[in-house]
Amino acid sequence: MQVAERAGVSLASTSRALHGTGASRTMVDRVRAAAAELGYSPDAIGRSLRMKRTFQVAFAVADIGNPVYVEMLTAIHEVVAPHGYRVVVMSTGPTVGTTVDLVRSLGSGFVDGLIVSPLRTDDALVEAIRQAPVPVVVIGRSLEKQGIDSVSTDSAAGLGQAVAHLVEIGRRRIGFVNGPLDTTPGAARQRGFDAATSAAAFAGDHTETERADDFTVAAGLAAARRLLARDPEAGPFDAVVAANDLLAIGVIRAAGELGLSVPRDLAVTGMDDTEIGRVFQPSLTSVSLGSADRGRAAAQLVLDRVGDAVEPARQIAIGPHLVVRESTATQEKSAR
Amino acid sequence: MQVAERAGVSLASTSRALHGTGASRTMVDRVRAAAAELGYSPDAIGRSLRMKRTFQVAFAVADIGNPVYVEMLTAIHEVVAPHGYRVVVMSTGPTVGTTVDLVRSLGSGFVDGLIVSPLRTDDALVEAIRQAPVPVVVIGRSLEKQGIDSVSTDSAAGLGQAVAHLVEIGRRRIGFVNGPLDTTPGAARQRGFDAATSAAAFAGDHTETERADDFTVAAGLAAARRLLARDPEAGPFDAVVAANDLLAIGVIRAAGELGLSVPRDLAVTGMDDTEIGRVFQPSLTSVSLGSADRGRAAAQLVLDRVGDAVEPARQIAIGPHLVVRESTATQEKSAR
DNA sequence: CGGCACTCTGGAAACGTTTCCAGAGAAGTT
DNA sequence: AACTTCTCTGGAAACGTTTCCAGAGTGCCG
Repeated sequence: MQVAERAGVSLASTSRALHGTGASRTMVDRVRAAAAELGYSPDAIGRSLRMKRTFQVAFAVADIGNPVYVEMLTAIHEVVAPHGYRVVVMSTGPTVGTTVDLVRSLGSGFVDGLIVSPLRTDDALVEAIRQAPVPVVVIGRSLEKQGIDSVSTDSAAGLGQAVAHLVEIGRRRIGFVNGPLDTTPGAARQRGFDAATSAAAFAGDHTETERADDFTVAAGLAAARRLLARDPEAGPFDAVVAANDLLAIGVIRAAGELGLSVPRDLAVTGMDDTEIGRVFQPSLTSVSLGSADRGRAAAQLVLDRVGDAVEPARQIAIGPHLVVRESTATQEKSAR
Repeated sequence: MQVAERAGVSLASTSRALHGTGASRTMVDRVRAAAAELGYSPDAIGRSLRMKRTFQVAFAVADIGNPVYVEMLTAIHEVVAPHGYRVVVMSTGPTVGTTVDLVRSLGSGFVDGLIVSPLRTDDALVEAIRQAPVPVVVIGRSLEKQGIDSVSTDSAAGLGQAVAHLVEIGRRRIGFVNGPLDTTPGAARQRGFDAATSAAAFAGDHTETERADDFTVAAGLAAARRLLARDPEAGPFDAVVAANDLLAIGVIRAAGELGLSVPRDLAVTGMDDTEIGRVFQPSLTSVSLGSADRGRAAAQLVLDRVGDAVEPARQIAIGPHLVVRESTATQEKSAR
């Protein structure tokens, strides 16, 4: 700031002039001129120290390469940037332990809030989040009882929609390729599949689940090979529900290897409604979980919190909805 | 820090003890114990103010949704995180003007360095970067003459590799779907295509270029429709080079609409070697520009600079290399 | 014309670190 | 035993801002 004393006024006045609060016209003009002349812009660190605000929020996920998280990141950035906030990208690491470390590190106050989407959650993490010195919003499962702000989606219900759709187009022998069961999404989607296929209204003949090692195309391919090789007595599978668009693509590739046509011989559904699924051939029927919407909602929640602490923890639920595309088209049309 | 005076020692000693520099064992133990008891972790802002280091680097691109940039981001994070650095994601905005603003905003010192990959560059931007108060590394074209650290790749040569490959597998009528010419990559790739197809060694019959509005699948689809509709007298195109994997996917979709089989009727190459191209059906022959490598190199460059200013500007070039996959396979094998 | 309210300005403190400096004590050397 | 060297500690300054507080000047009202 000493530089801006070129205007011949005090630091206090300089600060006021640059913020336009309680300074005279002439003062403002003078300081602005001096600042422009020197190409001065106020130091973010000094400002943060004084204001106890970093104007930064962190977004932490296990794998930033996953398109779902990229969509969230984009949405978060869009929401907070106009408020002068920056986004810091962090990695939760693979285990829940490193996630806890991350939350604890918030104590050093390098961000004003955190949006985190943990693959796995345990009591220690919940406790750490509750103790956190800055607002934390969890994207994933609802943590209402724990008193933590969260943005969730009913992916179990979403899976139900996929199953219902397949039944509706006449598929009866439905396989399920899920990811690891010890993850939050894996567990929820298994619940959804089991519920949908054991419901009284379920009109399918046969169902079976195969578990992929993670939520990638390669794992989906391997799992689908195993699943399709099983070939139940009731007859070959005529549909596969995948827990994820990437897994679904793996399934389609496995079908190709066996000479099966999608969707004629095998209808396939994904989940997350990602760009990659939209442009794939055949384009993927997928359950949208509103990734961008969830990102936006979480960002808004964090912003509200740093503004001032509204008392009760808030929950926002984004409804899943099915988007039908070529991979479950009833008559094979332009789907090559 | 006053909290850690619970140990009954001075601030100075506390700081030393926590950093393990020049403090006695007993002092260290005592302070560590007190710190652990209070769950204290040093304030990042105070520390930054004093040390004139934020331990943050920014990564700025036009569109963080682009898989290439995601790969770079991941690589950058991997390199800098072990050094205690955080990554701030920023948007350059669509125009070169907003990019200049971004670079200027570095004056407020919220970050120790910037990695930027601008779609377009002009003199004002070069000048702003040269004046920047913190190290800036440009990913894109080489800025050696301008005295700016940069990580580049010879995408023109990469395009040449794609053309050479197509000629080698016997394709003679080659179309080119490029993105906007006023972007750095668009211009370079056009140069590459023109050079490759006008070279004495070029054995093709006919070439033609169609320009997409941007580097997306939708734009590639539209451009490919136009291109393939042109159908030169020499005979229909038997290969298309796309400036980008996303454009290439658009081309394949357009081919599908016309009932053309890829690669039998039409061989297609992309560029960037993205995940989406790898898992697509048919998997995409693509020129890798080493996105992750470029990210890593840029991160290392920035880290070196903040360490201490090595004098001359440095240039790192990552060689392009072709990865052949199904979309140009000579005999249609397992390609579905 | 005196007092009061109001607007504007400058001084100073505070935010939480790190590091320079000096001093105290211990240990080693002649 | 005296001096030097070394290790360790505490005081204090500095980083750059914002904001509280008090004071100065001006205008308005009685």
